[in-house]
Amino acid sequence: MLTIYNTANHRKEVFKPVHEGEVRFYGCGPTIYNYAHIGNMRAFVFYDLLNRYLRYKGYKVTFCMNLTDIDDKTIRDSQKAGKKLREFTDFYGEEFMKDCATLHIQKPDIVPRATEEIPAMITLIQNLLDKGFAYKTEKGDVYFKIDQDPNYGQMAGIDAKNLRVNADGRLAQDEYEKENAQDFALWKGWVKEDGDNYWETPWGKGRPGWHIECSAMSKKYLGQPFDIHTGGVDLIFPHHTNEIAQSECAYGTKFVNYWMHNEHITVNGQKMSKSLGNCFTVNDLLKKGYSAEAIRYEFIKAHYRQKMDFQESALAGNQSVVDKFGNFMIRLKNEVNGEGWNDLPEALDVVQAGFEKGMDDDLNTSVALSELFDFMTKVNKNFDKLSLENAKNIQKVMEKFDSVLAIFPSLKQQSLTPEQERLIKTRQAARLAKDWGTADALKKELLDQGIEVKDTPTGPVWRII
RNA sequence: GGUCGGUUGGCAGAAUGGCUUAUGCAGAGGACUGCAAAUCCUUUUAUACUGGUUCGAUUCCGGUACCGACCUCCA
Repeated sequence: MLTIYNTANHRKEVFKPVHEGEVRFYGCGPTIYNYAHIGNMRAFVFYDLLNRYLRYKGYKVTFCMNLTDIDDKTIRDSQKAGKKLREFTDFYGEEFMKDCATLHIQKPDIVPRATEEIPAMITLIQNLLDKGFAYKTEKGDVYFKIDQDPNYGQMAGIDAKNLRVNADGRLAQDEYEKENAQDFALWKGWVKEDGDNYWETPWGKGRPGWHIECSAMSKKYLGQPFDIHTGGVDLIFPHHTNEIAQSECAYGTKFVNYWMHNEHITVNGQKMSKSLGNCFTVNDLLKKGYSAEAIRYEFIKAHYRQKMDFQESALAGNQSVVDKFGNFMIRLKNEVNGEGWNDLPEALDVVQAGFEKGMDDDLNTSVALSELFDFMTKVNKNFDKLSLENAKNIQKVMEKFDSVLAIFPSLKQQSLTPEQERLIKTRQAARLAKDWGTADALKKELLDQGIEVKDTPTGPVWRII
């Protein structure tokens, strides 16, 4: 039974989907104006883990994640780059998808782009205007009137009356054409800095505000209410707070049943920032020689709601773990020749139950992983007993776990040329003759061809590395 | 100023009113081994401090210290 920590209620709840056997979930995607850094990627690995585990559980999942391709930053930086907005965001959108693929993040079922969903946003805004939850200004902006919404800020624990206006001093003075400083923009009227980035609407030309896109797209693709909405903790307020306000006021029904938020990471003990130069991208880390699996494992090994410090030094240790999984899987393929291990069925039951118990508890990957380690130790202890059928069953269950975790290194095609087979036989003959010089020379020769040979009591085994 | 979270060994990180405070990494020692690799075994004063409740608290309640998040850019 899957339980989920629901930010809306601040407690774990048993998950019950709107439609039996189906899950519809929405994750706030990136703004594609630059390369994604590892802090962004933690969120997307978290979404992916959820997506994969829901499928593991047998749900028919519809996962929708947006790409924000219109906002202040995309407009500003595309102009700086001397490019059309679309060309500019296409590039970073593709880079983002590449990073996701590298980290074994499965593509969401639906990946809408804000600029292609303007009609849905116009409908939603018009609805709010008609119902008196929004108002236009002379500049052509449309704002949401938060004092019309008695539930505003509930999830974030924010009382609208006590909002500290301009807490960080970040609001520009000229933004105060609103009736109330806390009202937020649904639509921004065209200004000349926007260039040709505008759309025509019944209330004038302009572009969408930040929050409206997620409300409009999730309604369009998932309906309302839908099951799960994910995002980083920073989005609880204002972004998700405003999404709730817009959607619930517009349609008079609940917006989302379960809100899940991942915590942020720091890097080597410090908050990520451009000035510190610690906004690593996936590519930066790959260039340093860390594997994609080691990077993904860094995100998987800790709970998604736990703040974590991303330490580069940890990646080497992660590689050991990933290799441990790899060794385990390849030995099952190459080294099994026993009579059969009678306790395997029980061990399989234990590990399966343990894995699911951990994952069912709000995606507690630490517990799930510890069950896998215990299981592997048990199997390794009895390795010489394993039959081919035993090995198949173990591989099957491990691959099932990895369909969720996606941290096992991919196995290379394991096959030898006749010449390589001959070399291994020659080497073994040399070993039996205690001709260590020849044996070691042949071992090196094979290794240069990417073949690692190990000697076991029952003879040599090899693998392509 | 308001709201919320955290503090577990060398590091990462679970869990729990008692029975082993998991698991992994790193280090040390050992087994196996021609060497290597893999694997197995053993191992290091870990629950911030403090008061309370309790037969018993790392866990529940209070206080203190420190760290952090959010309060209209943000994964």
